Amino acid sequence: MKFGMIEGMKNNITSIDVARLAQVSQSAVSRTFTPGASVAEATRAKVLEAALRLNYRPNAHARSLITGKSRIIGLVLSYLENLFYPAALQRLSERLQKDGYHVLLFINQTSNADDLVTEILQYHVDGIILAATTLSSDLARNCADANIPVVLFNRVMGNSGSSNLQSVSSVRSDNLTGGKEIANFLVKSGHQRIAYIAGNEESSTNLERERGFREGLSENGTHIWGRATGNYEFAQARLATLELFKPGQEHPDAIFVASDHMAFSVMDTLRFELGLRIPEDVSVVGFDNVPQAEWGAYELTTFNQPLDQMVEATASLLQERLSDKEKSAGKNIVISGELIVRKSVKIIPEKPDQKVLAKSTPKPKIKT
Amino acid sequence: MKFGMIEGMKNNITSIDVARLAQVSQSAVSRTFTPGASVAEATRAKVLEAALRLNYRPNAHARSLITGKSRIIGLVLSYLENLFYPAALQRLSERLQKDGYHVLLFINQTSNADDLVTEILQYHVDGIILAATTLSSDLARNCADANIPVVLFNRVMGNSGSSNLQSVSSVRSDNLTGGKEIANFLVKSGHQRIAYIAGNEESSTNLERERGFREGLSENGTHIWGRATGNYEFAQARLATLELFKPGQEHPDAIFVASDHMAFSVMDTLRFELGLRIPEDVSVVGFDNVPQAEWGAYELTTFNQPLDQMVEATASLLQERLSDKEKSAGKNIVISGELIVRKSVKIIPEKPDQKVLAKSTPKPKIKT
DNA sequence: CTGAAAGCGCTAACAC
DNA sequence: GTGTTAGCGCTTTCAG
Repeated sequence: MKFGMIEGMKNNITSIDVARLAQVSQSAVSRTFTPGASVAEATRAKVLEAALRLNYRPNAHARSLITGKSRIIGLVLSYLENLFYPAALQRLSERLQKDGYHVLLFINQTSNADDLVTEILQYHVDGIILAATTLSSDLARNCADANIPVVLFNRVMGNSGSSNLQSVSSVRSDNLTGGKEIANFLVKSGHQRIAYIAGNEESSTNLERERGFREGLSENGTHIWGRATGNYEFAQARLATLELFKPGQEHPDAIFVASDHMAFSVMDTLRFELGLRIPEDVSVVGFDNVPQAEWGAYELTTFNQPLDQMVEATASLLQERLSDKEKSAGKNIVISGELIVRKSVKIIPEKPDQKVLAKSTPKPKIKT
Repeated sequence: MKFGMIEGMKNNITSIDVARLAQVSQSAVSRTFTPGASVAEATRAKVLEAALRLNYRPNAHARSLITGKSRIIGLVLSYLENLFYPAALQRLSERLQKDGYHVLLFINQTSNADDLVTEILQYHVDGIILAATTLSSDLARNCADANIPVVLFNRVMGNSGSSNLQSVSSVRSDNLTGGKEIANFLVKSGHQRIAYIAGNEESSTNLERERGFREGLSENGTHIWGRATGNYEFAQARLATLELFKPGQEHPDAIFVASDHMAFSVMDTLRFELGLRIPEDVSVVGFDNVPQAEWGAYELTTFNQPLDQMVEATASLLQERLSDKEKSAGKNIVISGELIVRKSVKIIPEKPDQKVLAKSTPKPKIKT
């Protein structure tokens, strides 16, 4: 028990207590705790000492009430099983903390968008990061209507209504180019029957990746040989695989799976249920480059989404919007990623001019 | 743009605006939005309609200022790469949301405990969940000193100082029994050289699991054959494995790894760097039963931590502490788990009385 | 059941 | 550089 404290007593020290002890005005206390305010060094020292003695900390709610800023960012996610999101969450949280913001977390599996908006708005968050791939765009619209800066992380708006979208920005990686490069890589490495396992059909990530993939195949004079939907879920990706590999039929010799998380499920199903070898019998490519993709059990070729850059862009965008309210609205930032070649794709030399193959497979090593 | 709203205008509707439109007093508005307050149905309806028209939502900060309750729970995590934590986070968040609480997230990789306390306390959170295995107990102590209920999730306090620990409770699974059952299982299934790869040496989870493991081996007349530290990290678990399997030496025929997350690294290292088969050459057992443990590539035998029960216990404990402040302090809840047998352990029949083996290996199937 | 008045803890003008 | 004053949006006595 701390010196001078009575057990069980709530520690409700206010700035007025500190002011009294330090023999200064309440404003002096406030100024000491406001970065950039003008206080004499002597006063500041007195206040700080008194504050320390009393174990005082400014009340964030009172502060937010008067300043109109809560220093809280609402972060909305839909699920965390795909490791891409925990990784993003961790980095975002750390990055925002550095700017003096804190994260109020909303995980939106079940509750509907309207309730969510109500809850978020009660806390008068300074901004919102929407990183839920599959969540309706209404949410973003509603928040935008309340004139709170919204950044869509790893997605873009669906069909825009008649809403005020000035305050909605987005950060994503270059899904289109990603899909295209993967198509190119699979064709150039000699594959003939190339399939696609889709994520959530309405999500912008899936739409963009698939479009890029189709365009890439098309540019190479070919097209998607088979297609199934995994809806970004592990269990559904297994079913999609079984659908593409019905017994007694010819099967794909390569699959592009719309996310790494689904790709792991696909690989397990191919190997342990269907008895196929990767990459000898089938090549598999994912998207995201989550940490597991590098693991020895998978060695998954995938398209890297540069998480750090995406997080940095998100934080900067938010910061920008929070300082000068007028400008910089509605920016859409696209970060370019790159193909990471690992062992899950078979390279079948065919023609002499294989540019893509110049990027040799990097030595597979476990992260140290 | 909403009817009647001017673009770019901040939507700062207060209870007084609603009162005016509904032709009632401000108190009536407040009562309408306070569950259990006494309002006539007619008044209530008028208020609700006005609120809807104006798009009004009570300001949580103003409310918290006067009630002394923020309806925010501070949740402290250290890292999210181990899928156990994302899973816990998701469930905790959903469970607390159901009770009307929201989660302010603190991910504490870098910042020190003192800063963290300062930050948490500014928001006057109603309670704190500390789910950071490796974080110093000082943090819990400091929060307890501020008389905020603290629940340790999946850990217990280190050596207790002279502090007020009335308000610290804990929820964990039965690590001791878990370690013991694993020891028993490995011995009974015929293993001779049983090694242990430790998590963070100071963490209570590691301490308890190792103690249970040692006791279990001891009861079977044997002991740990080899030991290395993985510190709950993927990369370090690989190094620990290499240490236990130095070339030209006899190596373990079974390893108990203190967490699933490390176990995956161990399995990859054994298979793809050392060319060993699992379970033919080495058996591996983990702890946690994260979703990946079931995946075809690993089929990891592990001890299940019943996440749902742990989350439920945590939420109840918090709820209890928040209603009657005096009682129910300092409870330590232990949830019992169970061994999940999969394919990563070799069963070597030896003696006739093998009770443990009665639990036959469940048919490995992919989650549907 | 309802309204008037007071005040939660803080910062922002404004004078000095 | 400092103190005084007013008020952020809400809930809560206390009368009626």
